[in-house]
Amino acid sequence: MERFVSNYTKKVDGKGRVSVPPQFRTILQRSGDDQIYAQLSLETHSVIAGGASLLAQMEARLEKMDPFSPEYDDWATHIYADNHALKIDGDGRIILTDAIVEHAKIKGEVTFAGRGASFHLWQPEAFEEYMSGVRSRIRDVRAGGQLS
Amino acid sequence: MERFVSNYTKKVDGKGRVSVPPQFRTILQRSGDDQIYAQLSLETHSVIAGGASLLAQMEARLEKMDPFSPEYDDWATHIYADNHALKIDGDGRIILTDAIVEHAKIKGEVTFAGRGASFHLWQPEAFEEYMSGVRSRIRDVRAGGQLS
DNA sequence: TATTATTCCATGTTATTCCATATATTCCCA
DNA sequence: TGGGAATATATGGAATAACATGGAATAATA
Repeated sequence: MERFVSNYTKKVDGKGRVSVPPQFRTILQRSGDDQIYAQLSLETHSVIAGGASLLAQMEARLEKMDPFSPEYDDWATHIYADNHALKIDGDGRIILTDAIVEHAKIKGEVTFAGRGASFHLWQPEAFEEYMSGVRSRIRDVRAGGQLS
Repeated sequence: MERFVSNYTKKVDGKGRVSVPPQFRTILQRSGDDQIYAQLSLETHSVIAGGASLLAQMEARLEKMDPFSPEYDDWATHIYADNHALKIDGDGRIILTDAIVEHAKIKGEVTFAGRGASFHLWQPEAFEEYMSGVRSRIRDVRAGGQLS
């Protein structure tokens, strides 16, 4: 399975349109996706996005829960109601919904950040801040060790 | 498995193009790689590079972690978002991304340094400095011992 | 019919591929 | 073992293709 790698920053026009990085677009096309499922993150001001397989993955998690528990209800609601399906148009663009723009505080530019089976959408500066946090936390844990 | 050995310094042209040392290119070709995965190092101003097996190796490490832990999130983010896939063109060249050039402070030349299953990219002088540090640290530890 | 959304198109820009030449390396044979 | 030819590599530039981006036209909706 192809993975979403690297990060790309794109402009958002007045209508909320953004062109999906061609590297990501190609992966989506090859897996037969003509739309992106975008879910508001509960941890950060970012959006978790991917093709149909991402939604399937979240549904698989739902399956493991007791369908009569309140946790199931919450999770199911979050999975579906906090999820925005963004159609990829003929020019390879998507239109960000108001909910996404607000949640991620997007204004003029968005960063698409690879995350393997999915990718995340960030306001560029927020992404940079998040990345420096990630990097320093990893450095702290592996103090001294070399990666390869 | 073939290993990346020795170090080679190559010119970077105005478009950020560098030709991959043929010794390394051959190894990549033989393992079926038509692109290089290049990850920003957290320890130094260098870039860790290799073929698909390098990424697989990092993913294997990810697999062993608890997928719902914050450590997993950090590691996965670093592995994928800090990773740049560089396609090898018909002339055996790659194009360095801005992120790589900035991180490694590359300017006109890059050094490809073998590291066994992977290789590292350095700004030539930074590589030399790093190497003398490496050599003297080893000398200090093994004071007196001969290599072979 | 007014408003909003979607599709279509035009164009400048960027990226990629292709090509040409100079240089280096290898191989072969005298 | 020393040419010398054939092959491979490095490197810059040109040609081509892909992409980004804004706006207009069309369709859908209220």
